[in-house]
Amino acid sequence: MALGDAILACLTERPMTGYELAKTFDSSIGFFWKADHQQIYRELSKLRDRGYIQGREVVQTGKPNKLVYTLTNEGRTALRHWAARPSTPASNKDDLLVRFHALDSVDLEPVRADLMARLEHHRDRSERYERILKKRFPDGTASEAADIGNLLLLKLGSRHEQMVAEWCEEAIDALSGLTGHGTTVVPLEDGKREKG
Amino acid sequence: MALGDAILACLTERPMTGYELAKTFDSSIGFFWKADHQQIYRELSKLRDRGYIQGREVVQTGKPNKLVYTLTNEGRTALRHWAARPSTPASNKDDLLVRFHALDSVDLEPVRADLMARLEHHRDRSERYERILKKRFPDGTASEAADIGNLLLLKLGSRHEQMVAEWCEEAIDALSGLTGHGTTVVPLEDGKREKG
DNA sequence: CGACTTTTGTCCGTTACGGTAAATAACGGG
DNA sequence: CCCGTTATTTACCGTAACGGACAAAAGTCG
Repeated sequence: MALGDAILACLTERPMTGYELAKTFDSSIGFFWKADHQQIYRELSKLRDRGYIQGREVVQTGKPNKLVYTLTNEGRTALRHWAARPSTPASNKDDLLVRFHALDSVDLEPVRADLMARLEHHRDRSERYERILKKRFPDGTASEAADIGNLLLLKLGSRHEQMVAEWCEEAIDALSGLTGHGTTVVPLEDGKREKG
Repeated sequence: MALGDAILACLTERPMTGYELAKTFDSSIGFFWKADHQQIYRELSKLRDRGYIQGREVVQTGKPNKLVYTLTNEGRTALRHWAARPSTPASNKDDLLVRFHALDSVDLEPVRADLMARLEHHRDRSERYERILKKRFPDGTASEAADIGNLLLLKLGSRHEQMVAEWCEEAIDALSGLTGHGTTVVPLEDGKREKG
């Protein structure tokens, strides 16, 4: 259970509903952990079954009632125990990079298109990180533990995106150099026989 | 299927056995894609069933016979088709980073220990990348597609490890600043009740 | 009335991960 | 001679994760 722990970690900040968590996993913590709403609700059920979180129903008018989840002491303890175990380095697993490993066996256009999309994506993220950094830590320092954690996270994110964005530019350059001019025509010798 | 495609990508270089692939996934391509031998053998069966690869048994004396897998034309085509589809940006999913999101709710010692281990790990990798780079591309350039792909891969890997290693140092610094001196003692109020 | 949003779920199928184990056979150390 | 390691492939099993489709309930907006 790792997604579960990520959820627990989120709930240390404040009690949240599944819906809110799903939103959170789409932004802040979502920058380094993706999870859709089904996953989150499923995981919430499990966490509740284990007594790590507690749901409090909030009656709403105009909207369905919502379930605000709060960490229990057991949950806090579980999180601490989990956090005390050595972490696994986590592999990257990037489709795009696999393509580069077989660059001479794939068509270059899509790779290039992908790179352009990535470049934009990483630039975008980089800017978002920078914006948040400037807003939350104008002087680039923090003193409380929670803040320090987030500052470091933001710095890492920012640098990562920056670095990858630069790499994308370089890669695009290198690929264009491969063909000299805009469009490549890779001879599809066995392309005729299409695919079984 | 993504692991399958990673395997196909590996096999574009040369025919390999499952055992060799497992080794490969423990080094070169393994730098950005982890897979153990069970996964690989399972995936190889699937790929064979689909006709993407072809196994040739090599009788050995002294060792069990081995199955050398070769890409079929169908496999090549499948790889190319897969590579032509836009890639998914791939989320990082790092345990350690989750901890930083809840830094005030976890014990710092293990986090610090983790960081030290990571620092070593990333430095190690960084050096490995650099060594390979110097060896394979002494002048930092490449002309053939396959080489360019690997050059770019190595550059990305190297920079990534470098960057993360530096971040680890910074994080260790920041954490030590948190407590002023070597060892922190976080009061474990509910640690007594152990865990249900 | 119908479409859309908010909120909370369920069901189902696939992919992936990873531990344990086993068969087979040589080679090398104590 | 037993044991551990290397090389090689494979099976079984459980859990984690992913993600599409669907539903239900209550408001709002057009």
